Amino acid sequence: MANIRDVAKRAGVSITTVSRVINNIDPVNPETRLAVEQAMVELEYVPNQLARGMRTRRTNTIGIIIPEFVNSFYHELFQYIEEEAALTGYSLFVCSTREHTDQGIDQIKELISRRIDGIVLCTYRGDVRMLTYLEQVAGDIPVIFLDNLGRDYQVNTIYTDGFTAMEKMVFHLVDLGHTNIAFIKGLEQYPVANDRFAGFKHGMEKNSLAVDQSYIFEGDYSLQSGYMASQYFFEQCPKGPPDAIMAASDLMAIGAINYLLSKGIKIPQDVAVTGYDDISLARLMVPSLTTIAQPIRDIAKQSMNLIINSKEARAKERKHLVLEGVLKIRHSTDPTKPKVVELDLE
Amino acid sequence: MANIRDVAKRAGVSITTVSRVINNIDPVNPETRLAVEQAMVELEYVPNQLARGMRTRRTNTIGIIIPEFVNSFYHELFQYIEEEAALTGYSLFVCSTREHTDQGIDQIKELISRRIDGIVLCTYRGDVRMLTYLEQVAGDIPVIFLDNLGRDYQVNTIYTDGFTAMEKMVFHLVDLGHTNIAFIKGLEQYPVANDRFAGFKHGMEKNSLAVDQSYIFEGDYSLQSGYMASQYFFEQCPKGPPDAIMAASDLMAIGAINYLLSKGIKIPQDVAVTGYDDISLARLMVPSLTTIAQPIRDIAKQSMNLIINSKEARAKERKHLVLEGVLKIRHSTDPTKPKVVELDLE
DNA sequence: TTGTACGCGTTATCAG
DNA sequence: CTGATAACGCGTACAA
Repeated sequence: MANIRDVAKRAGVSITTVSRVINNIDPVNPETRLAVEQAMVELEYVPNQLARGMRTRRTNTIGIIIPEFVNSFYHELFQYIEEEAALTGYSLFVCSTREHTDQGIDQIKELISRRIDGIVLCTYRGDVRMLTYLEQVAGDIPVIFLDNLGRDYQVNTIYTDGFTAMEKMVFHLVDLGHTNIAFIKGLEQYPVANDRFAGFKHGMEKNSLAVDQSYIFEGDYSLQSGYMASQYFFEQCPKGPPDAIMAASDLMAIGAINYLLSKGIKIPQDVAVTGYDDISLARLMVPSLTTIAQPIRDIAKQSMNLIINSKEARAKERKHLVLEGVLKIRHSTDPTKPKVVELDLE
Repeated sequence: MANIRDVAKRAGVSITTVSRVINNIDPVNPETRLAVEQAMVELEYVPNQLARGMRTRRTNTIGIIIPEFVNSFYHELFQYIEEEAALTGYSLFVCSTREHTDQGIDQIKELISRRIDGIVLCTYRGDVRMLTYLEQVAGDIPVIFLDNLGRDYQVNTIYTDGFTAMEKMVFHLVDLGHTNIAFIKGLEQYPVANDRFAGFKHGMEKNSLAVDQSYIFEGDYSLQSGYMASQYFFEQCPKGPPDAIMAASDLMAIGAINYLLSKGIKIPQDVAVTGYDDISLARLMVPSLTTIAQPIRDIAKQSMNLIINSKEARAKERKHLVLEGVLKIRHSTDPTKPKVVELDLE
């Protein structure tokens, strides 16, 4: 594979000149430039980013840590980040998080060893040791958490305000006349789950509605747990079936809907169902799912901004961005909305 | 950030010794080793992979090109590859494919500039210019296509035999007594789509069943097109409704099911439905979906093998692996199977 | 068992 | 406008 020296030789110039052409930073004689460019084409020259990274201490690479979840929200988030990164000239280096906590730390070391320019953590399931390690790393490299992970880590954070969003959702359901609202929450150990649950409770209070324990089901963000939740609500719940079910994630809402459809229970006539995340399936399924859209485009954009700025401004202070979720009203709560969302809609 | 020299100084040895400890290649005095290791911990030393890659011409990195599809099959494939790569000490460098064909080529150049050790292309939608470029690149770096992309490119290929799988599926349906079998195929421009369709036709022939044009619908692998297909079969098809629908992808099958459920049509009593891919949703939805499982674990494993072997053996010959799909019989064709697949099943 | 010295491919600095 | 040269951090002959 040709290197800069080969190009220089072929173009009859010094490597410095070639470098200048590549980075077009200093003025170069047009003719010289042309000769260099031609040489590069002829030799199929591709600059070596390793060498470049050594010199410049920048690799134009973001390390991203994603969970191996079935929940496609994380895949979609990942895609947006990749896209946004590409727009600003960055590429992604990926680590999936694995079972063992030691591995989490190894993953981060792996990223550091590649001298990535920033780390983005996409998960609500942070192991404390790993998070603490990331906090320490944040002294050298910009680190961003894309979820509420509990206590105030000294890193940048960006996430959607689940509390307010869920409150909004309660109001939406109450507007439609629902009063017996059940909630499928996530595991209590996860702050994101609690935010959403707290928002639900607060929304209920504001509407003078009681929160009945028998209308609360703890799921684990999986489709199955959503199924089991609505099965519980409809078959075992002492209060009898609710007239609306709010789930803390789309996946659980879809699981709940699967149960309802299998029993011939009508949505939203018999029971309204809502989700959270607005994964693409929410828009594509039948009935279309009312949910809270996380502003993933924004999350992705702001992540990149944060990384670029922390690099350039050497800004030591951490930013904490809380973005607003958007209520998407669809057929699963509002029968006047199309049962199937059209292709080019939105 | 500490470098190898700092570690050497602190441990009172030469950098060579430190290097030896890191790579534990040559014998090192146990005491010396201990001192070095301690120094590494104290300085929080993390080896610089850029420098290492320059010297060794290996980066332990695989470049992966994935499409920005909604189809979660590709996400799952991606996860398995990541996992398999991690097991063999590799990490993933990601590029999403974008609209413009020039960008496809730029993506590959980007990967080359990072001096990745291999390229894995995960898409059925290869633009010819990009594929041709990859073919050329394959002279220097192992390249693997994970789909049937048409003509015989001089690269490694691994994919599932859609022809035989679909044939198998026809036999399964015929065994259950179905004779009016409709097929939702993919766009004709894609070889993968044609393999599956051809397998369907061949299976029908073998069973002396006519392939009626009005029972063929061309979709685009999207959920929506599956929905439209079954709508067509049940509302407009001149032959009247089929008693089984085979889709060339799970996503289309799920779309078809969405329509059927919304109309109260019973699956599989009124109509059986089958998919292809075995995305996780196929197992999690209600009714559970009969489908062809692509052996993604194998695909991922073999991909890594191929890359490692081409590297080491300098093997110039290309391998073409065709793996077998596995028929997963579930409730959408066989009512004796559980409607909901249990958590720990499989 | 350990150390010295060179080179991997690039950019930054300085001198022309 | 151009060129020579010193880093960047590491691995590895070769020498000791």
